[in-house]
Amino acid sequence: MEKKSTEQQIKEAAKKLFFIDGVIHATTQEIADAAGVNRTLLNYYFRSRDELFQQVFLEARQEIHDKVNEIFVLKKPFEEKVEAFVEEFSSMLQGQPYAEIFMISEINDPRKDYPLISTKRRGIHSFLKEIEAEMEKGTIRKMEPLSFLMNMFALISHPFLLRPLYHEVFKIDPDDYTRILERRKETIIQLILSK
Amino acid sequence: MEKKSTEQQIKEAAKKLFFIDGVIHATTQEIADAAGVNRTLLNYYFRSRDELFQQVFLEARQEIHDKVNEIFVLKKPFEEKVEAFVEEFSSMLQGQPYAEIFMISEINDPRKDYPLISTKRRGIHSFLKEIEAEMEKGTIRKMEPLSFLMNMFALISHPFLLRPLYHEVFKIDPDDYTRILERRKETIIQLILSK
DNA sequence: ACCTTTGTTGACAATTATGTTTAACATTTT
DNA sequence: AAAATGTTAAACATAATTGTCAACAAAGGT
Repeated sequence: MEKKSTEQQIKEAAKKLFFIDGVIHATTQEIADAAGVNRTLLNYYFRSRDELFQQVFLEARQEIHDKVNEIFVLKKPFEEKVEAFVEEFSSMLQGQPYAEIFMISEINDPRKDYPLISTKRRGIHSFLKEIEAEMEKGTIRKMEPLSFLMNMFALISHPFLLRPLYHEVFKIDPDDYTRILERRKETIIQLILSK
Repeated sequence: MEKKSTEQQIKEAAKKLFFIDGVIHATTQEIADAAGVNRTLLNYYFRSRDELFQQVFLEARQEIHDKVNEIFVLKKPFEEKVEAFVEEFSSMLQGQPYAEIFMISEINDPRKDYPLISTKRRGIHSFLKEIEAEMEKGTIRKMEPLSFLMNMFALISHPFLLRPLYHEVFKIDPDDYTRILERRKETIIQLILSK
């Protein structure tokens, strides 16, 4: 096994804290401890806490972007793409339940200012075209194509955002919640693809 | 017009900062300034910053809870309740675009621990029964009733959570976004009520 | 072996935010 | 009028956090 560079070690520790453990506002000390390194190294490799956050954020956004792109670009029928998306995005959030919350927290923080996305968005745009085509064909309900896209993201991510609230209000324990979300995937697919 | 108590003044300033201006992590000084009072008063009325946050959070949760309850308890046909909900929740988020983000941020903050909700949840639970009944009648798609509820919240709130991202990725300016969300309301209703 | 670059550490400085205290003053209540 | 309550400014203590620096260690090249 190759020894990871300290820089990677730090970034991965940060990601684990943010995305998995839910410590969205981790201090540099917490991150250093999680990475098992001296806190000074965070400043050595990333100049500031903000830059570390930014790098993690940008990489995460790129990752999800690539993943989505990859799915939408496949030579598969429309329905299968939708299914693949629901499956992939769900499992991503099961593995990193706080990823979405971290992103939401960052992009809405008025104290931060992230650079505009520059990567090619071919995948998403061609998928939007596909959506339009399917609507024309009448295989799915007509609506603003962007809304269709929003629906997919919304329906999947929502339960992860308000999980503690649902636990509390409906007295659902974590295992049951997981089971509900498992069944929910199929529900979402049917709803999304409904006419 | 009656002059509001200082305590109210502070709380309202805090709510405006959190829910409308999006300063989710406002400092006590920022809140005091916004309220036009000395910072010491925050400690005078609420012992600590945490307590102020907690009060605001609990009141906001209660408010949305009451609002939802009120709608679900109406003697109206099922469809109209759904429509009323979409309308009300949407306009709430249009007026307070960061309310949901604040709630998500708070309930998922491992450093905070909010007391369990104690209020009666008759409205929601009776609505869940109604959902089941409608599914039995076949007027709406069959699924876990909780999922039906989640869908309503998810579809409405999502565009407010990722607004900056949509602005950026699809180059939509704020006015267009508002128009899209306006049309989206009807789309959501149709989707929710679809068989 | 020697020198240079790179990596790592502990101590320190600077900043920022919160909460407390006190004294003075204003307003309201009794 | 007296007492209780509300409000402010100032100073302070404290705690938490971030960033910097100089010294030291390790690694790599010549």
